[in-house]
Amino acid sequence: MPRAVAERGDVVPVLAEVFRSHGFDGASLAVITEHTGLGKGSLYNFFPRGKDEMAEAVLDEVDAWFQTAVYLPLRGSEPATARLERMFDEVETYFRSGRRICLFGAFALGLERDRFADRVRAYFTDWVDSLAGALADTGHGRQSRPLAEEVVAGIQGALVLARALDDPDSFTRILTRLRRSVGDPTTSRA
Amino acid sequence: MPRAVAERGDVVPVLAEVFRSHGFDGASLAVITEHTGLGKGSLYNFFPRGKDEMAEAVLDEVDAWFQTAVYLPLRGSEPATARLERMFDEVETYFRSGRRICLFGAFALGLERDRFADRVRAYFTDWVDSLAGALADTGHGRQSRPLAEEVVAGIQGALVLARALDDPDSFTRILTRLRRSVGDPTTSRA
DNA sequence: CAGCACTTGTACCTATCGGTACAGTCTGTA
DNA sequence: TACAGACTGTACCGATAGGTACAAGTGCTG
Repeated sequence: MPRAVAERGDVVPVLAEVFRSHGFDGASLAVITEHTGLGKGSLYNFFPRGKDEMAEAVLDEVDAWFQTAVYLPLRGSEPATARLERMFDEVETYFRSGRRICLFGAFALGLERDRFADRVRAYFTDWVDSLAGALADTGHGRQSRPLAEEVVAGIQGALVLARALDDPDSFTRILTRLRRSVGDPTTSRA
Repeated sequence: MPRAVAERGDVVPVLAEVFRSHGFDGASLAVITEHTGLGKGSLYNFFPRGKDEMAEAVLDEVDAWFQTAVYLPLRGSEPATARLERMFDEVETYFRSGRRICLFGAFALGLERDRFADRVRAYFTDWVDSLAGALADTGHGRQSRPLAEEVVAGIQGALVLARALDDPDSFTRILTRLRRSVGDPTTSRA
């Protein structure tokens, strides 16, 4: 049997796109085989526990990306306003200006939530926590945490709306407004 | 065969809860039969086109509810601020303070979007449109439409977050902030 | 009470699901 | 070059999916 070029690490991003476009249930092994070019043999060699393990690997990779590209910088030592700007920039790029879905968000709404509840919760708590810290540094005081919740929810909702309306621009518009809402603490009502 | 008590109209709300708790794919006919008490014979008698028709009936009913309880009042003749308050009240009640999912939002993120794209888009455009109108009446001017988008997205995102964190209170907190953000046009930056 | 349209449970269909078994094949190491 | 272990395609498994067919039953109308 000819050996496939891919390693396990190379497969995970492909799996991510498959889960994004087909959902967890919709991503049958046939579909996964087709998109990855790997047969069941290879897939179960890389992911012995099957689809669950594939999804876990995908979520772990996405989470790791957000940790390094978003959460860690949010807690960094740069000026707080720059950290916030950076978060919005990274988020806008990652979600392809609204053309790409957040797997954690999708899993939260679907019944996959039960299966991956810990990972889903961790992803969002980390986001809210790190963002709240940066907001506190810009002087939002007691409003930092609720404002962080509002912003994270706003981003997730913007993804829902952009996809529902099939209008990626609405994602960008909403993100622009969210940027401004964290910019000036004096407009953050108590 | 004993005749079941239910009529088609009585089944739709049950179907809605089944789709909410199991998703569209996850709601197998076995599950539907179990929750509705109706066998395949009855189900296909009421919904000849099967699951697709069931989902359409559910979406239509939810949409109709929002039309009468939310969108129509938003366009009404009451004072604009009262109309906005009413929207938030109805939304908070309908979504059980974050314990209940928005089927349209869930369908938008899942691949059910493709199948029900028209209904999903209509639901959100109606919401944004009617809300933008009310916001214009409270003096938000050119910011009415983008603000309406932000609010609708905020509500949807709040549902995602509440479910992800398994914390319905976060939904209520975010809604409270959104209420305030539409209250005072002077804080709506241009 | 006869007839009829509407309901309903059951049996059955094919397709596909996730997963397993395993015999082959390749490649790094000695 | 020989062996070990990682890799891969294929055949196969039981379970279940959505959907169809239909006979049996029900209650309204005349």
